[in-house]
Amino acid sequence: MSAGHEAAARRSWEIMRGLVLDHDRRKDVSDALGMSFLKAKALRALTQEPATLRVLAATLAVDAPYATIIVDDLEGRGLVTRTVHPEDRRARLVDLTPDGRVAAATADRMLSEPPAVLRELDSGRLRALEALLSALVAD
Amino acid sequence: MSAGHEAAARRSWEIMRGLVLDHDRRKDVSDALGMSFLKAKALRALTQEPATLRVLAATLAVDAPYATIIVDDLEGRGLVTRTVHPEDRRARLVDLTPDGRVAAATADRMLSEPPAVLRELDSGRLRALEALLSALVAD
DNA sequence: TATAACCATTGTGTGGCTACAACCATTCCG
DNA sequence: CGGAATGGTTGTAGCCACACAATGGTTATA
Repeated sequence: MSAGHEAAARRSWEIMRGLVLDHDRRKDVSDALGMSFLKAKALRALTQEPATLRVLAATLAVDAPYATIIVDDLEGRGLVTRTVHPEDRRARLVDLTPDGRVAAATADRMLSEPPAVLRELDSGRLRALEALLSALVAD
Repeated sequence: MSAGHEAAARRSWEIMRGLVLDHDRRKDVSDALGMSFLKAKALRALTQEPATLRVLAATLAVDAPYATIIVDDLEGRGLVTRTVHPEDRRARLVDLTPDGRVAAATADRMLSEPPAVLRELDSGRLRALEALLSALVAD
């Protein structure tokens, strides 16, 4: 690997990192939903299917007590339901309420909104960029 | 702007965001330096030139009391000096010590390290990616 | 059946960060 | 010159996230 290759990788990384961190919407999501980003993340984690507290804790990379606190809060806001798991009375099943689903969608929408510079890039370049990035993560 | 264009922008953003957030070294920097990322960020902010506490607070986007706490800690670790500003006795000038400069360089090195997928991209694609990203931020 | 493991809950403690109040010394400006 | 503004410091309060301990009920297993 040549020095030029290394420099290009670093430069590319620097730009990407700068873009993403300068356009970090996590605080906006927190403000919009009125909750910590982790709680918003919990809602988003539940959009596909309900989860037990243990699974949710693992998904959020938090310990069980904290998962309980998070779900306590979300339940209190009417965004999730917490029921006894049908197959294991020790477990709880956490599922989104309709309001919770709306909140999760809001967060998703905000997080998926690309910065203007991307949207303003000309079509040829954007397509090329998308292809290169897709190849990058396909490996 | 066509639907395809919007989708390409979103997809590109999603990939970039995923890459950067999955390769987030901030915790590693904190662990390596034994301090919060904000403190490491303060050190890095001082590499170009000394700053007053007010400027440092603005750079870090924290309020004055918290900037004081940050600098207190860094000073206590021997990583910065805090002197009365030569032109305004109300102000303090915060500068890196040699140790502080080493710590800042460590953080910079860690943060600038691109992920393997970037380094492993073939030269042609990497060069193209770098050019597209550079054009993106040149606008 | 007894023991171990699992799941969730309750509780304590800590560091990081944010917001804000109050104060003192210094500088600016009318 | 006096009042206002500025820069930094000290202090309080609260939320967030993380770590860990302990508990009780349930399930699995030897």
